[in-house]
Amino acid sequence: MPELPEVETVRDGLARWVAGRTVARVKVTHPRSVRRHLAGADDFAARLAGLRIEAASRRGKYLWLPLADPDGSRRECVVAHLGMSGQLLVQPPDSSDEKHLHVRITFADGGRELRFVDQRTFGGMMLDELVPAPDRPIELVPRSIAHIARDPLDPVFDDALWNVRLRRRDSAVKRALLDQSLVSGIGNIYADEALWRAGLHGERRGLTLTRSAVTGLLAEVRDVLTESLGAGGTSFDALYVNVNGQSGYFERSLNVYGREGKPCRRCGTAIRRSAFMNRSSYFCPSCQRPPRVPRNP
DNA sequence: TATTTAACCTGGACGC
DNA sequence: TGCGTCCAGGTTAAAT
Repeated sequence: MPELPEVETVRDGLARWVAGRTVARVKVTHPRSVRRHLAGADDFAARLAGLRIEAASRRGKYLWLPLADPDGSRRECVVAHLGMSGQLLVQPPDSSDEKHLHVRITFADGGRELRFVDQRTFGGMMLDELVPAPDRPIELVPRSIAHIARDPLDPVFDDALWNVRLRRRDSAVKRALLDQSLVSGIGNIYADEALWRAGLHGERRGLTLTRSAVTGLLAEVRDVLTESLGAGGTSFDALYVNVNGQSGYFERSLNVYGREGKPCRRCGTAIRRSAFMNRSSYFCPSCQRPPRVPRNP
């Protein structure tokens, strides 16, 4: 599933293959993929045609492509989110269509086209206005994602603020890791991996954690995200690939996620799986002691 | 206000 | 073979 390392891998590919090129034509074949563009698919296609893509940017799991400003009035961008199964592929124009191809963007140079492919259609694209970031006005972010927190690999990420906000929460620490308005880019896989590395059970409440535990958890989050990024991300199936259709290979480095019943790589205890927030949580019952008085998370 | 839950969506795996 | 059920999970509106 695309979390920060996977999305950053895609962003890097977009920067290489798409930045600097001018859009010729946009064809939306599945309107749900542009549902967040409230003016509709035709408006999305018409407004994007003829504009030059300047760069490829990312915050957390969101991508955006800043567009050259045609008249100087305002700055716009294409915002994209991969959801659970979205792919942004850079393909030769004559290659066959993917089964779940929903948006096709062709370029004025006649070269490789950009395709948005999405089996489960949780992802999507939209046009949006760039506005000054609330915490750093010199930086521009899409208006629709200005509420998304910075991610742990962002040089401007505020470690002290993270520590205070997490330790104020009367809520499970895993829930906090998945809250994109607190820290972005982390999904179910890397939340479980970072908690295992930190020796913390995901149902521990923020209020009960020490300052050093929270600082240590952030360090583990950074480590696992950085290592996965170096491996091109995690691909369980064909649903996550980079812009050239290649899988990442971090799956083999996962310590708990998807390893139910297998021995913990630290102590040998069988990894357990439990339901949490309508999804699965994997943990080592020895290394990650559950809270003594479990409350409804 | 802070926190939690449900809904959205598709296709693969599995049991009968 | 075919059918029904479960599962995967990021985001957000609605509920508590």
